[in-house]
Amino acid sequence: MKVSMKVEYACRVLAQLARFRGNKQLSHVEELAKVEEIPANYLVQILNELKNGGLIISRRGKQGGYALAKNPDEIRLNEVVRVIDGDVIELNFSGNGQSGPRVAQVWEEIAHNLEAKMNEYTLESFLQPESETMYYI
Amino acid sequence: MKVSMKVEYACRVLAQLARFRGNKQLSHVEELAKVEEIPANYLVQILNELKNGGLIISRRGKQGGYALAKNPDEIRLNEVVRVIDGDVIELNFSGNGQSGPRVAQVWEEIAHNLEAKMNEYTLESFLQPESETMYYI
DNA sequence: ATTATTTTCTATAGGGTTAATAGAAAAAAT
DNA sequence: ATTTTTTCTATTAACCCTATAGAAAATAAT
Repeated sequence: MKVSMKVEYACRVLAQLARFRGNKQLSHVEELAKVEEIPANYLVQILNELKNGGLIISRRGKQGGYALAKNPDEIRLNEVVRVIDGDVIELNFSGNGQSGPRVAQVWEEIAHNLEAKMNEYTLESFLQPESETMYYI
Repeated sequence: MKVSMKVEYACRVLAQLARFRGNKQLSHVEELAKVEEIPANYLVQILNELKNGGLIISRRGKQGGYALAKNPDEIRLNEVVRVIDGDVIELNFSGNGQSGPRVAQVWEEIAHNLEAKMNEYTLESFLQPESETMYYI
């Protein structure tokens, strides 16, 4: 049960874009890759997914680049994971066997709890220096 | 971020052993495999890991088989996952890049929360018909 | 228009993990 | 001794993750 590199990279680059929020200049892949120490070629793919997921916007050509699509406090962690990984927690549980159904049910509850927890964090959580607790609406 | 088949199988077979708790007869791989619809050859490996992890006991030869090492309410879900998967939630986060450290910190909090949640469930949770909430000490 | 810049799209490859299969060896009871 | 059952270990096939690469498309500036 592990969190992928891709998710980490996505969080880091989004944190970086959050810092540049409000800036007129768009951020470029190369700079982002350098400051966050992410392979540029790989980052390109991630940025694309983030864009298709509606979390960031982009512009091509000269003066092109990337920026957040919303304010940092409007992008929640579960959205990020869903856009990158498809599902926050993926249970392939068949529900087979005598204990299958109930076991699956328990795990659904756990997954639900995790999703709720990740919903409490936003990109702003990545900018705060220490562990200032987040509360959602 | 997905939960492996192996963990599902482990939960199912442990649930089954929980049903047989108190029985003098030990449970055999073949029976367990059949009633829980798990490939027997694979289940053998899982039972071995559960045994090495101290969750179940075993005896060889005729009259041999498997049984829980403790009462169902003494085996918590996070133990199960730890025995099978090594770590409840595995963050390979490097902490690299400008945002690396803080991003890692946030994810540690999430992982911690998940672990706490899984600590609330025991094998008994798999036997209860509906969602009776569990509380630990 | 032409050129430089930057995103976009798609293919591919290596490595590692997962799920499963198989079979021989060891232990215990009858 | 024989049967039963766990134990140990090796191997394989398929899949996914991470990363690399390069051509195509769009945009701005000259």
